[in-house]
Amino acid sequence: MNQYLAVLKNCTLFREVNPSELKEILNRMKSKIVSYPTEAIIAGEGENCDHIGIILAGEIEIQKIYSSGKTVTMARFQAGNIFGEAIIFSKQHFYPGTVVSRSATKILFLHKTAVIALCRNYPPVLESFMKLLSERILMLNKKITELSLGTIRQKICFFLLEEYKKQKSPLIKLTMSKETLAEHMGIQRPSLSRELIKMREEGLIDFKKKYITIKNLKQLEESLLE
Amino acid sequence: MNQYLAVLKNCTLFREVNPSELKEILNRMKSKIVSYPTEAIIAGEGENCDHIGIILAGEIEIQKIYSSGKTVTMARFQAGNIFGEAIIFSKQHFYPGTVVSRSATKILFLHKTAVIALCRNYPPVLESFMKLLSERILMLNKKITELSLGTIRQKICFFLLEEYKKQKSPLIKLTMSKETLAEHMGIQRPSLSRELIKMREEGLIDFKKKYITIKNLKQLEESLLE
DNA sequence: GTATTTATGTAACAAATGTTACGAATTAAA
DNA sequence: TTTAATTCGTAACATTTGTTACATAAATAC
Repeated sequence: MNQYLAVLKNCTLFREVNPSELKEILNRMKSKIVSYPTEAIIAGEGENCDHIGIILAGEIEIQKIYSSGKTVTMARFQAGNIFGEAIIFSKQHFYPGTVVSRSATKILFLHKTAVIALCRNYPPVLESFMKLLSERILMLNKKITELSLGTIRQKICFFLLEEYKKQKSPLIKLTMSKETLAEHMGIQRPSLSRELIKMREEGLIDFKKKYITIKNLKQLEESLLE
Repeated sequence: MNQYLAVLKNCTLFREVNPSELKEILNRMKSKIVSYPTEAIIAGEGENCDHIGIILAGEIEIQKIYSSGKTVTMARFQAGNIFGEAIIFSKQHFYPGTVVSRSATKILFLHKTAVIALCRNYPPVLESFMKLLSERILMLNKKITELSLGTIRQKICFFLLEEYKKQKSPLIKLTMSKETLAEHMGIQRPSLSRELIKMREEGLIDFKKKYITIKNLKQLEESLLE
């Protein structure tokens, strides 16, 4: 077990734990380490999930496999990553996809009861676990906000207002090409260009080279909320 | 404090706690109860959040207030609900919006440290807290999946495939009007009609009254993944 | 059964966005 | 400075979805 100290030390769950305490934890906690060859099925979609997995070596994916044969990768994890942490405490705790090893893999499995014991006995672990889940929620909230933007104009307004807050100025400096910006917004570059020009013609913004100037902040907000 | 026993008993955090234990918890935990009149600002956007709030009475909203004066309600909470639970453990723990009372309100505030102590001493509370966060993550994941569907056809395919799984039959019985279904999908009813007819003409489905028959499951999946 | 109300299909048109192609402008390299 | 490469604006056309209006079908009420 000590051979994985370095990986576990970097695992988000144990990051706030001091080295001697980590050793103690490793000695006390009830876990099992399983090795998988490449392309092994670690767990099937719909199977009960009552352990978290910490990847000690290798790489895995959670895949959605359709009856048509198509496979979509939902998530990918490597050494030091945890999977299953949001599932074990949920009401219906089943895997949302098939867990597959992409290379020779070693996984440390911790049963839910062991996780609970760990959290109770080691407050840094409890906090880290809560933080892991909380940061995930905040990240998902952000993504939903972005995905909820309907029109190209709304996406541009959202972007500009966020940058205005970040850069603390109506003069926004772009750190990427318009093509890349369009990609991040999930739209086509010529469409982005078209809408930017329209907004300039309407007097909301001006732009030149790597800069966009906000000329009508209020109208940007109103367009965002439409 | 005992006067709020009924509300707290129904609070998701204490639902798995037995009555005598709940009394003990209430006596031991360090908390403060604050009363607010209607339309009072409980916390401002960007303010530090290091307490969770449990609503004992009344109703609050988290609002996004724009400089243009417009207000968007992000979330609403009533007696028994908890707010801030995903924030206190996050890296940057500030309120994402302004917390406002919509009526005369009493809130029980629990500092992060008290929450940690509670979780350590009462495993049912720990589990409930984890479950709260976990269920939220699963719900947000689901919402992202739905919001990621681009075209009307993809939305229909997704819906039909989910119902196929639920109803275990290619004969899908609709439990709502097509107008309501369109609303849930975030599209217009005539547009839904149009696409359903197109899909029928292409041989993917058939429909009559309250039933849709899946005729080409494989093609539905392929359309979903485009 | 009849009358009324609601749901649905459908057509026509409008609006928004994607796609393709190419020239102009800008940036990078020699 | 010149040349090459990349980025961007723009036009034309295609596709998708929204919107409006109205007729028909289905469901509900009496």
